[in-house]
Amino acid sequence: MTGSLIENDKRCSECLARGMCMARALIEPQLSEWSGALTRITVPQGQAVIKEGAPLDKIYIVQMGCFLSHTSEYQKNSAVNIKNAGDLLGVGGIEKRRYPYTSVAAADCNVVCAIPYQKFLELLAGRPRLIDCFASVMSRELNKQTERVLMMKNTNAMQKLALFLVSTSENHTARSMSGTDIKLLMSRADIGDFLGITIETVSRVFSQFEQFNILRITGKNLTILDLDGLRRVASGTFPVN
Amino acid sequence: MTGSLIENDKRCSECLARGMCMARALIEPQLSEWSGALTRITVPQGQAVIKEGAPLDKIYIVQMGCFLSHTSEYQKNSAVNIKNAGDLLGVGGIEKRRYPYTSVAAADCNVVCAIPYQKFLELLAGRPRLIDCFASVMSRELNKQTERVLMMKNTNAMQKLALFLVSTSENHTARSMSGTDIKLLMSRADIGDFLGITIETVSRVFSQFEQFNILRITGKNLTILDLDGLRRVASGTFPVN
DNA sequence: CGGGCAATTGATGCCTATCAACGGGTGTGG
DNA sequence: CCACACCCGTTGATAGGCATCAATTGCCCG
Repeated sequence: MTGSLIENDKRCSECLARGMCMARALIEPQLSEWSGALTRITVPQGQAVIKEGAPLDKIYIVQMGCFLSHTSEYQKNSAVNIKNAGDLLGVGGIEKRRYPYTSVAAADCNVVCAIPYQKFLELLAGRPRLIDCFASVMSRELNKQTERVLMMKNTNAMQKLALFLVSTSENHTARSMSGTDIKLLMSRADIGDFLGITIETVSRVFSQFEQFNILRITGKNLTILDLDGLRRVASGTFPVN
Repeated sequence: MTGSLIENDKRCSECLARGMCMARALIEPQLSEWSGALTRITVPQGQAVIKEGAPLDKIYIVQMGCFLSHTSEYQKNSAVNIKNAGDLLGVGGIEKRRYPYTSVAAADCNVVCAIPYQKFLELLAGRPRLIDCFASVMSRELNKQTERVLMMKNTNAMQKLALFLVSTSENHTARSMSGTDIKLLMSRADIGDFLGITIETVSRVFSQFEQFNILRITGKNLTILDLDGLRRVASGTFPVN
């Protein structure tokens, strides 16, 4: 982590992401102890928090914003994940003690809580509820990836994009933002990469959504006109049923 | 877990899967304590260990054999995972306290070590090295799924099958079995399901591999004649380069 | 021996990648 | 202030890979 990142010192007890963070397991005085072990870091848009191949050093918890993970495997620059508040960054590196991908800040304002992995283990020890919460967050990550595997196998391009938009909308809603007026943080290339389709296809499907009056699009700003229709597309039951 | 499953009482200290199991972190006397908390269960081929939708009760560690996980999501019966010795079964259920998929024993002889999740947490709590190992195994699962997402996006049918066969071969080798004479535990349908292609395509590609003298196939028994060629196919550099 | 499922092989069509051209916005330099 | 370049996004034409449908063969088990 370079010096250009900005530290701040908000405490866990007043954190907006508490409900989604693994530290929700803790109450005082343990919460303060935990809070004191963290370094809160504001990451400018476009900057990497962890880098593919670097030795595992710290684990990061996303407090605010959005991070996109990429790997150089398979020759291409492949998007592997999207991380939002409460998600863990860097845990993929525990297996081989090296981060397997690069994670870059994508939103206007991005904050992570950093903790050295060794310290992390120490704090977990003796706190079964925290271990449970950690396991739960890891389980969530695992299920998220499994979900993506299933999506890749079983959906066509239109369903993929519908699923992506529904998921984005729900993410926004869960964080008290508008679920219908959305500013995309990702380029068409990022989206296509994430979903395993080309930018041309992304563009074409977006156009079709506009024709169906499901979406209104102006560059990266989009308005969902028919969330329910989008859900039907996602489930493969559009337009009938 | 039904009564038709057979229990045995081998101890961890003499387990063949030690090197791949999270309990490798432990030494005596903690190992015995851990070992005592486990129930070892022999699962007959075809029988389920965990069932989709059932409440999270126990976590299982695969000691021997092979397990295939399926989910009913996306209308189809979708293969989501293959578990071998050292892998954890049921951890996907920690997030929502319900197993998200069904895991069925696939090999001739399958053994799992069962531990109630609450007991599991208690045992972890006092042992930072065990927590580390647990995190490491979870990280491995996560990376395995991420790897699959990348594969789904970036490879064609032939590469998928080559990757599958190379991976199967390496799994066998790592467990002191022949890496070239392999008896498949999965049907063409299972394989196709796992890789996201149809059984017809699986069959066709297998035939091509035979024509290339890369494979010899007799039903579920196959012999890898050219593992290196298979690797080249997997990496997309066949036949040239 | 026959029923039924698994696997193979063939014919066809669709989805989406690929290649290509174009429009619009932004930034830079003259 | 305008011209130009460049990148991003859109739209069109084409081709190829794989799914789908269909028919046949092989195999296991009663």
